[in-house]
Amino acid sequence: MPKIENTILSDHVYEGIRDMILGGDLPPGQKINKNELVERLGVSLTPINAAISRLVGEKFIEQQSRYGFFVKVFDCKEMQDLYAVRAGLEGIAIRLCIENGCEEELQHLAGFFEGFRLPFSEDDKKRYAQEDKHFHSTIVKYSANRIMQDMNMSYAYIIRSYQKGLIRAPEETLEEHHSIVNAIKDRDGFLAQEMIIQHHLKSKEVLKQQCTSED
Amino acid sequence: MPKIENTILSDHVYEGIRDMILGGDLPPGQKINKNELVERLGVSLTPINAAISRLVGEKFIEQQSRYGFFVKVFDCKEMQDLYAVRAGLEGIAIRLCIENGCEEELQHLAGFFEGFRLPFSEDDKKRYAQEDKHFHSTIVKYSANRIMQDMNMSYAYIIRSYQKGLIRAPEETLEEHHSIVNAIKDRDGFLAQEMIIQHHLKSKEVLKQQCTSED
DNA sequence: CAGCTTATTTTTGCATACAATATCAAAATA
DNA sequence: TATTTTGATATTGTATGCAAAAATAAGCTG
Repeated sequence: MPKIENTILSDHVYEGIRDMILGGDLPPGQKINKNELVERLGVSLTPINAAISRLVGEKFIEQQSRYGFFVKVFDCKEMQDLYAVRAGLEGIAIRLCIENGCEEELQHLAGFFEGFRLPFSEDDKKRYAQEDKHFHSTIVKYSANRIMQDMNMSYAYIIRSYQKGLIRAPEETLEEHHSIVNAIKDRDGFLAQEMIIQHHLKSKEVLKQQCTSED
Repeated sequence: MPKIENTILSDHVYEGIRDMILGGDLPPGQKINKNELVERLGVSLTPINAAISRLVGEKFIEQQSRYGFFVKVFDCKEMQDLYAVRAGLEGIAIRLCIENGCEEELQHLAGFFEGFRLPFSEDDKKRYAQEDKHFHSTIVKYSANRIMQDMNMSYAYIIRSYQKGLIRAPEETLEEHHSIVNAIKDRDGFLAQEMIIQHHLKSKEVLKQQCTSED
């Protein structure tokens, strides 16, 4: 009877570095200093290398041969791509959730953005940003689709999406969120999908404008 | 002036192992024997470990702590999930391709499945399976969306989708493929998206039936 | 012989050592 | 002063050694 206590050092190191990235401790573009991690985590290079390689596979870290490892930076084009992916993935997720009739989950989703009404105070804006993030990640969670959830985590694109604050003003997106929630309340999977797709594609369009104006 | 020739051993090893998996040399469920790879590739354990860790991040390989590394097996539920993901991703890909008017790409896509007419000979079936695979991977390629392409490769779900042959008979899917191609010819992004979504969701449904009948 | 215990071999996970390359700073040249 | 050249330091990529755990084989008990 094996497997009494299987605590692998690499796994802890992996989680540690990943949390540093997600927590902003290691910001995008930051070079990974292995020796610093050796001291900070109190382990040798081996488990650190294993963790970093895994994070390269998960697109958290980018390798530049012989130059070092860097926390992945998402440029404007990639941010647009991220929003297209979100549109496709969250769209099909909400559609299937409604079509398969997961009642509890849908009732929870139907309750989002309830207390929000314009105009927003500063505090409202903060709460709204939180609600936004929570709403979209909950959709992926309720998809009960492991592959989708892994993709979500791998790229951590939700986190990245919000790292520079909201793409568009609440004045613009609140109505869209209400449309999505209403479609959910009506149990109209097709409409909910289309609403969420348009929601993300609009954000993608705004990012595109920002891109081209930068160059 | 650095970077004259930056050939990293780990990268070659990574590609080698990945190709072994994709080529069926290392079938799903197979245990990865590191020492065998040491001999076969003529390198030490270090680059092999780096490559394996990266492949764990890319979901090609699964780690079972202290027991070893195994080529990822996709069970029936995960295969269903894969088809939901394909529906969402390829759907938005074709929609954006049409909306953004990439003419050359669309003309290429419009030419798929042209010579195929029922009934099929044995040779037709083989050619059709190839065409199918090629069609769907081309859509992802033409999305010009790096994130989506990476996700595609990471999970190699296209390859997995076909590893047990076609899910459904050509008699059923040829018409669907023609519908998708027709929507592309009409430059109707919304319809093309919906057609491809339904196409994949039907396959997902068939997989679900197979699942429940197995248990 | 079946089932358990013990011994042997293999493999995993980690640490360390070392050579090749890159980075950085000081000295030398124009 | 601006630009090379040179040398010292740090970091990367790889190989190797070693202890703990697991898989496997051999011996023992009933």
